[in-house]
Amino acid sequence: MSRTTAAEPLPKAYDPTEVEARWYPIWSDAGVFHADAAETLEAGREPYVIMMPPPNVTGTLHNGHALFVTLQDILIRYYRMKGRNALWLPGVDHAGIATQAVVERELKRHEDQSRHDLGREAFVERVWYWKEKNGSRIVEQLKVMGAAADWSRERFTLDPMCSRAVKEAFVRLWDEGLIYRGERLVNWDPATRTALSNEEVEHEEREGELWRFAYPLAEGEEAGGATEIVVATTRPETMLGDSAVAVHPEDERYTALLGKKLRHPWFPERELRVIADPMVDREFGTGAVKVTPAHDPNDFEMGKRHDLAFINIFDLDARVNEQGGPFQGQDRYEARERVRAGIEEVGLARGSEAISHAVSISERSGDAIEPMLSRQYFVRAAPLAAKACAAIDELGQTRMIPASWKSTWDHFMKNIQDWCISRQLWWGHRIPVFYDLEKLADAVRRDAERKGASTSALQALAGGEDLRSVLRLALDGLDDDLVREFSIASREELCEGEGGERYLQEEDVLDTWFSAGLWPFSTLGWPDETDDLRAFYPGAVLETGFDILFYWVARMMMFGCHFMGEAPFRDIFLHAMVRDSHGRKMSKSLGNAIDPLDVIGGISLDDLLEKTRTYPVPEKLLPQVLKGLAKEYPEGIPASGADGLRFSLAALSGQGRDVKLSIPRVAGYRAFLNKIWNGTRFALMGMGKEAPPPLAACRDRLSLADRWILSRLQAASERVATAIEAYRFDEAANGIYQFFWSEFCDWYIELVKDALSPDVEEGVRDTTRAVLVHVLDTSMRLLHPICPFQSEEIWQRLPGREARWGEEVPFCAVAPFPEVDESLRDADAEEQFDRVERAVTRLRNLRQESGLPQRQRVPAVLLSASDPVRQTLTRLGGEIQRLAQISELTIAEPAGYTVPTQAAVHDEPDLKVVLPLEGVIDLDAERGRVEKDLTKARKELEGYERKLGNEGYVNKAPADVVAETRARAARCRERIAGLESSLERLGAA
RNA sequence: GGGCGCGUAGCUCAGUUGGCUAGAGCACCUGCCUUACAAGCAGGGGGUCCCCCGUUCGAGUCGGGGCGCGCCCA
Repeated sequence: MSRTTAAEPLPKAYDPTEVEARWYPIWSDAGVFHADAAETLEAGREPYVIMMPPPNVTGTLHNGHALFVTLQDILIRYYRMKGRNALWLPGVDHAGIATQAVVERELKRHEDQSRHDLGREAFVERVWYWKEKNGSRIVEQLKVMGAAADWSRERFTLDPMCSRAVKEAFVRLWDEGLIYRGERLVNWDPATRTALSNEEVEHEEREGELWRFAYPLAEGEEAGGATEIVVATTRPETMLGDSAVAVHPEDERYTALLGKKLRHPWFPERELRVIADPMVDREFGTGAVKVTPAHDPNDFEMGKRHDLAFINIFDLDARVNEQGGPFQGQDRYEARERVRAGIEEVGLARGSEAISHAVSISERSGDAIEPMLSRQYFVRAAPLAAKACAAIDELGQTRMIPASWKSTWDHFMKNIQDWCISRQLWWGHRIPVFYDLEKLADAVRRDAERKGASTSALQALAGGEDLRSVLRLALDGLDDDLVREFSIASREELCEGEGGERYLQEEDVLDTWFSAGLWPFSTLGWPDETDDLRAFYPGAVLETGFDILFYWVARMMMFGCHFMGEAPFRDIFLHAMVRDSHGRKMSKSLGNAIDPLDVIGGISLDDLLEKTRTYPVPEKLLPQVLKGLAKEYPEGIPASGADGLRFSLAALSGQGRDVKLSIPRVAGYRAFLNKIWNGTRFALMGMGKEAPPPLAACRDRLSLADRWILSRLQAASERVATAIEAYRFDEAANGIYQFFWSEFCDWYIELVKDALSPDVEEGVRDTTRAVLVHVLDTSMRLLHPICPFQSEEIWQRLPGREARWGEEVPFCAVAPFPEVDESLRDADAEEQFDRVERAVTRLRNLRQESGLPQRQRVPAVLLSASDPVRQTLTRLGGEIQRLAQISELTIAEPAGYTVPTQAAVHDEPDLKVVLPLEGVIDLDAERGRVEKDLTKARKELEGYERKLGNEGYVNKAPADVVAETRARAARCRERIAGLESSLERLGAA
């Protein structure tokens, strides 16, 4: 049996490795993570559902995953303990471009083949094979983190269940006219040869050159002496596709040139005009801008406004095509240099300057995006976005946390552009549009008629070419409405079976985020009305990083509202980004990416350096990066265990900020877990193996310390629960930290050391044991959502577990989360205990300030005019003596006691702490100490008196605030009087 | 250019609707191997709450301006 029992003694130091490996399979086999729809549908248990953001199938665990796993697991475990029917549905995303790129790279490296060499079918098979082989790695890693997910429901965005939902959604949107095919300027990634959505494009500030050249006026044109117009550009090669030069309509410098024709140095036959457009920035460059409608989003708009020619000058690899005349075949960077040289040769160059400008970069390949005219499938996003916004603003179905993201969200959603969903890839959901070859010819003919000219498609048709070739030409050239006439969106595979000859399916696949957008319900069986769907939609919270707010969250909101008629989750909780200890984004190419598994298991410096060498760090930076690592982690990284990493991430996850993962801090939290272990160890050693009586049986014999710690425990329980429900994970972690370490270990355990000894009266011993076990049992349940492994391990070892919980509660993981027991709150005990704590702390303070050796026991006197205070101090006199190393403790009224000259004294309201130090005390030092205190106290009093002397304050501030200040001032005066009498006693220096 | 956010101890950050002498962890200094824990215990020092102006009896907190930094969008 690998289950632990109370009978085994605890090892001296906590070893997470063994414990963490042991519990996961036990929970999993016992079905702890499994959610049953019937529990909700039949037994009425309220569900609590989180859809796990599916990690990329290509991915390995990184710190972003570590954070989301931690936070979501905390929520799931917490609400499960709270009695909710908790479902955490895990899954993996097929990640179109990323996965295809990985497999293509491997293919190239190992077999020197491209995907085209293999062909579509064989290639896709390869990717599936790769997925089966590597895809489960991240799942294993999530389990190492402790993720309490329902693996029986694990989904993959390409599995049949999700595919079915994708087809259904596509066909519905198509029928509703919300999906269309059209020619637009798209973000073309030449490296991966596919279109990208706006969200997949990053902007990067780069140093570049703003280069000027002139377009001469065409022959016969004249404009008040001007013979040319000078434009400025960072991309000279695009001049091959220029069809105008634009100036601001009110720019007087160019008024004379408006409407004039210009001469293109290589294409004199093209008509190039000077146009006026208010979009032109007069301050930028020369104030005149070249217009390339087919290769720039702004120019595209201008082209439409002014009816300019759209001249596409690139092929799909971003090489200059036949429109580029003499530059045909050159890639864009080569063309840039050649065009520049050419312009210089013909004497049109007009100088240049350095400039910093934004370059659009493909997030997928890192290559510069080329805006290109192309025919793609789009989703009309505006109507969907309106529904998503209404769900938040009008229906209140969903709220956003932190709320500050709402304004960013609104801005995005109100300005949303149509969403390009087709990708020129093979790995993904193939677009379920089928082209009907029987209807093709008719459309081709009507298109030619409409255009009043022969078209290439028509010629191919007339020439008797294969219909498939005609289709290709038709898709490229026909008006969109005519293409739609022979397009069918279908849930069925029309190409299979009888229709095989008649239909051809669209080649492109869908954007990965299309299927991801359906995730909250495609995973539950939609479009069928399954039990799962009825029980588990909508979810409780979508927890993810703000970096995919628009990629993913927005899409789920749009699709959820549209297809399900209800937003897919009640809360959107956006966590911070994990960064390194310096606040830099963790990235392999920066060499600062720390693998969470190396934090959990630890890693030596050598291994860490070795691993970093395999990262794509630029050659030049590598030595510096390695040196930095050696400096930051001279001893490598100590093993934190999954619990240690989880606790750290929770504690560091303040809202709306970066999570700076600093290894020394992780070590600090790891120390806390060791503290928990040792606190428990002490308690278990002291109490024996027998089950203590239940707390309820000891209620009338609780000591002050017992009452105090039980009261504090209620405060901690409330604090932790409130924090988790408000997504304040840092607050939850701190709540436990403070309670267990500063209250339970530092005070309670120290106080009860005597009460556990065998010679103590049995009733007292039993009561103490009952309280200890109750506190440990409760704190482990408080800790469980954050540190599931260690809490389970300790909880299982507590004596009397079966008697307390019975067989229905075999795990801490399914035990109820602690509810606050109001009857255990005890303000009186807290107040009394506060005095004891103060007395001990003051005594210790006086001892050390007076230079007494740590272990030397000395007599002490505690004076108070208050009867209850003296009673409390007397009751705990033995404990005070032990904690403050006092040989003989006298508790008396101040009136009857004369403080000896040679004594250290501390004064505070209703407590005077006296340490007689004849022969030991350094009178000068003591005087110095008292004087320092006196100065401080006088300054404080001054503050109060200034306030109270202010009429406005006394009249306008709330009465209780004023009264409080008066009381403080009075106490302060008392203290000053005490200090002054001390000084007097010690004699002037 | 537009938007959002941040600036509190050496470091990382808490700080509710304005109202205890502004807190915590780490780091630092001093003393302790006190029988659970040296991954520990006890004690201590450390702040112009970025700057200026305003509102208020009262501002770390609210408003305006400035400086510095970060992110998103164009």
